[in-house]
Amino acid sequence: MGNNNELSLMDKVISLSKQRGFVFQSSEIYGGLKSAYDYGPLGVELKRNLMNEWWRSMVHEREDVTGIDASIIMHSKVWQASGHLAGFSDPLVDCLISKERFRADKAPRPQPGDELPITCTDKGQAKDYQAAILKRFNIELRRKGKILEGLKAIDDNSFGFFDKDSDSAKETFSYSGYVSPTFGSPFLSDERQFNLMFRSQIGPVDVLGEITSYVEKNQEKDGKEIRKGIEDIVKKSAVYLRPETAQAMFVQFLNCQQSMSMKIPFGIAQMGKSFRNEVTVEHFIFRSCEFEQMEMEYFVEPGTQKDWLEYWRDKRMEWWQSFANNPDKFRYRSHEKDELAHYADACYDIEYEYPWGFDELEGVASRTDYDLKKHAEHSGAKLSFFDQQKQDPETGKNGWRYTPFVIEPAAGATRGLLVYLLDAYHEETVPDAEGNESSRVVMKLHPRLAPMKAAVLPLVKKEGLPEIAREIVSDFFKAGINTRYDEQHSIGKRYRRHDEAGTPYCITVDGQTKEDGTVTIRDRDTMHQERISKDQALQVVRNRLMES
RNA sequence: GCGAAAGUAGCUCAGCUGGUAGAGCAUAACGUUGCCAACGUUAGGGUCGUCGGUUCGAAUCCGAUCUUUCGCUCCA
Repeated sequence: MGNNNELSLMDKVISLSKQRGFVFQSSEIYGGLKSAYDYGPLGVELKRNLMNEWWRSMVHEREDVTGIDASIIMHSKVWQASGHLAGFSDPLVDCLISKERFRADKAPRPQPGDELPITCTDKGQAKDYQAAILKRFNIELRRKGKILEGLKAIDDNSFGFFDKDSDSAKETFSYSGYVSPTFGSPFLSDERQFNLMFRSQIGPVDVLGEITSYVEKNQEKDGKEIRKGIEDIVKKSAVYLRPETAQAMFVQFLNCQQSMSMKIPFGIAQMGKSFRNEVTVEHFIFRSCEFEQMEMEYFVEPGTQKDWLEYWRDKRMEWWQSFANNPDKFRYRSHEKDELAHYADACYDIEYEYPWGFDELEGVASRTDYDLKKHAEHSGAKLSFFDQQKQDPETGKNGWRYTPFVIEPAAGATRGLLVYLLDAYHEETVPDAEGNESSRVVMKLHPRLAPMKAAVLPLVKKEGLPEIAREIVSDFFKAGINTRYDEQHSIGKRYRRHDEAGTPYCITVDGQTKEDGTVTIRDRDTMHQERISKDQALQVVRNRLMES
């Protein structure tokens, strides 16, 4: 049962994470907090190294990408424009076919006997929806241009699928008496109160006081009215923690573009925490309410988005694989038409084969011009780009003003950390002091990701060896290389401990060091030792880190 | 959100049908050894997830609650 082994890999990684100090549960001494994790002494280093590598490859090594670090709390209008904040008191409904989300109380209500045509934006979309409905509900609607026909409302609670000119329904479905406003689709999810974002309040005034006096004064009103009144009070000071880092790049599009004189195509990158009240949290740090993202919005000329999507998909895939022991465990998967978000025209997920199967690690989405247009509309700002070199395709005149399309590689930093912990975990059989078989656990983290780059170990803690070792450590400290001095326990034990921590190089000071100034450097993965001059130790480690 | 299982030392776990907790590893000190999980001696560490109930007496039985894992559901 491969599955059993896979599950225990997860257990082993979780256990090692705690024992060695990669990941702890949040607030553990108080019983733990649901889905919140703390990154321990090694975890914080690993996470930072991973994120710094991302930043290096996305921002520092590119002329066409610039970075920002926006505040986690943003104006609530940002979330209105983006569609995240559709209204936290209004029941929302999703169209199962078009993914459109709307307010149930604003939806059109057909009369019994009315035809229920599904009106698409074009013929291609009609074909896609026709196929999606067939797949999901097993009925084939008749397509007439961009309209899908065959559905009729029976009463307020049900509708049916009718053959042409037939009065008896072939299939009946229950529904809530309304259809989606844009497409007219009756295939809808249940009504839900949506509050995926973490709401908080800005300003020191206690809103509860205002609410209390409002309720006292309005006791005769019914529940719905009171809720509305409370909402109005809350809304005045409500702010939301960002559910994704992306929106800041759209909101600061102009500032970034102008201050850095960026020309299309260019990107804005950001790393940081995001917060979502997830319905389900699962798989250790894979899905949690507080998580860390590494996102970049790459703005391109309309029409070129497909090429750029593929470019970034490949670029990002290459990056993930470059740090992995098992590059084969990564793959990408194109989103089906019916799983695309409403704003996207294409999307690839970069997936990793976790112990529970392939699952998302990064999404590379073609977000069209949806976000910039929405923010332009809501804010009144002119979120467009003027290219003097290009001709306007409509007028043929020189100079073209357009709203850029966006390609978004959005990676989960905390997911990446999990991926590399899983990828690094190895159990090996190696000979012990007597030449017998013994096992070792080694975290084969990429040297540039490893929390500690080197450990300096005196063979014994006397005869002047600790002093020499400490001199070497201090050279490493000055060079900014995270290094640890370690004299506890036998040398073999120290090697094994650093294997588990993923430290790539162990430098050992022994008796010979005093005679000829040489030390040994041990490679974590091969366990091979080489004798080098102690004065060169720093340079050797540096070179190996650069080459890795 | 629903269903199932679990929670005992830092970790992995034992503790049968109720009689106030143990092992291995880990940690600390000393001695000996000195290149791949050494040995000896000693020490520290647990109000058995939390709260409540039954009982002379609860890790053990009952209830609630929190957390974790798995499966379904959900996931802009």
